[in-house]
Amino acid sequence: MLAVTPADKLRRFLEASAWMQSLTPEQAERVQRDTLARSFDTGAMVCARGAPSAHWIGVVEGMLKVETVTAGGKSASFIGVPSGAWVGEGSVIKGELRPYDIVAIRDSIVAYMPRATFLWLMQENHHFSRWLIDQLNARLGHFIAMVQSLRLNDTNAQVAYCLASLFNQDLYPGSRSQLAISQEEIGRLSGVSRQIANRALHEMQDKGIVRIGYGSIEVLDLPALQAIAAGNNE
DNA sequence: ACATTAACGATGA
DNA sequence: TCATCGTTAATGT
Repeated sequence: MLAVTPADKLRRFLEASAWMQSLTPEQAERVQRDTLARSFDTGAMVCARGAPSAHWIGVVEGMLKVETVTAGGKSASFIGVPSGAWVGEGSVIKGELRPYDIVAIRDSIVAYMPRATFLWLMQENHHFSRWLIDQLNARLGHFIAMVQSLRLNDTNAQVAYCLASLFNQDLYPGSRSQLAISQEEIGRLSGVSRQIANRALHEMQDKGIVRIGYGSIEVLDLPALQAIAAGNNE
């Protein structure tokens, strides 16, 4: 049996991306030709704040997060990006320097589509443009809901929202019910300590909403998770 | 009150 | 062996 090479994984990842379906054969071929893949170990910097936004970033395998680190060494995580998802299109469109760090939180394979290819697609294919609008719209909804969760002043809601968003089918179609992510990272992404994330996860497990694994979490009842995240709990 | 950091041992891969 | 987990204690706001 032949080993699955990173190039195979990249090709399959691209083929599975929803917007690829509406490309012409020529456009699809250029995307396959221009897009490159790189591997990263857990904790590695995928692209650093302040760098030119030269590529659109896809998560072929593993998981990334978007964060900033202050001069004092404190970090704030903003969003987790599971496999199958794309990220960073906003900065590519604006042509700005990267406003945030993107870091691998599991061993990951990352796809890089050159900015020129991305802008060409955006200009040439209105299905692609429409997909981008939907993507940006979904992210906007995500962050508004995140603010709502923060305003509730309920750490269980924050953890529930963080988890629910990672399993959000609008944002990340094709994601599974089980995700390889440590409680440490769930805490960081939720904006709470690992201990509080641990407690929240166990409370949800007791209610049959999630199943806790070693370095992983499985969602059994997504609607219940969303209810807690929205404060429609108790 | 309730969250955070620090610390510890236990345990899974 | 190392990452991850479960828990407790001290500290901070």
